[in-house]
Amino acid sequence: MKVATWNVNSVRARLPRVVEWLTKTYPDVLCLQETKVEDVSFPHEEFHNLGYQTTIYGQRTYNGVAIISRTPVTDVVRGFGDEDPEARYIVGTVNGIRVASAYIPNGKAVGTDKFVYKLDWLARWRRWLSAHARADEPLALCGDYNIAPDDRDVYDPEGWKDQVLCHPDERAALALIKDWGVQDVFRNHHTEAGLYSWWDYRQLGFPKNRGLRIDYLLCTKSLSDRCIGAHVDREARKGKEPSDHAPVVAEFKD
DNA sequence: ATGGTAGTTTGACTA
Repeated sequence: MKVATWNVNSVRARLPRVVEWLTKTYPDVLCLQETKVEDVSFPHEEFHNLGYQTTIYGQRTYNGVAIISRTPVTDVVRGFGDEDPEARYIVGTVNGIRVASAYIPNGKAVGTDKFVYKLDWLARWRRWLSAHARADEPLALCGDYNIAPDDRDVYDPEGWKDQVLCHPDERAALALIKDWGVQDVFRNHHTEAGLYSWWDYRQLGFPKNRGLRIDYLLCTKSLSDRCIGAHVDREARKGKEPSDHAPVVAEFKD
């Protein structure tokens, strides 16, 4: 079973590239972030034509998440059941695995209200996991975390030190999520520095490989033990009109 | 020094 996560930065703007990538890669599940479209305008048909089902939680202009899957998704939950209006979290069961597509807030800059919202969002997620998920079942938390877990995941650790995406408070909040019972399956297969999933559009970020690894899959032990490989598909970041993120793919034994 | 590129939307905000 192949599970992928990709922040596409608008599913409508990226549709030709997403269709091409699905045709080439043929994952069982693709979690999308930043779809940036209301549910009534989601391009369902283009996915259905490829044999995929669409399970979505969208909003206009900002945010929006989706689970694209070859088989039906059941027991779908959208958001944390609180008053937060931002569409950043959807979870459902696919092929016996609980799969979440999460778009963690960016946080803008340390010390801003958006950074406070980011830390609060992570705390609410941690509480949601305690109340509504089980660490002893197969679960994959897929998404754009907007957190580089450690300095191996950063092209210029000194320059990024204590900045948003790398701040110790964010990394501590991520560690609390992991402590609940999930692990970064990419790191189980690759320990070296310099492997990134996002590159800024500006100032030749991708050609210069000035990137961060902020997209990943955190999996419970029973699922991590089935993971036989994980990689970032850098090819999908190349060429004309790419997303600023590359897809991350993990493969699991049945 | 708060730049730069992209998407949505058509001015300003988010990333």
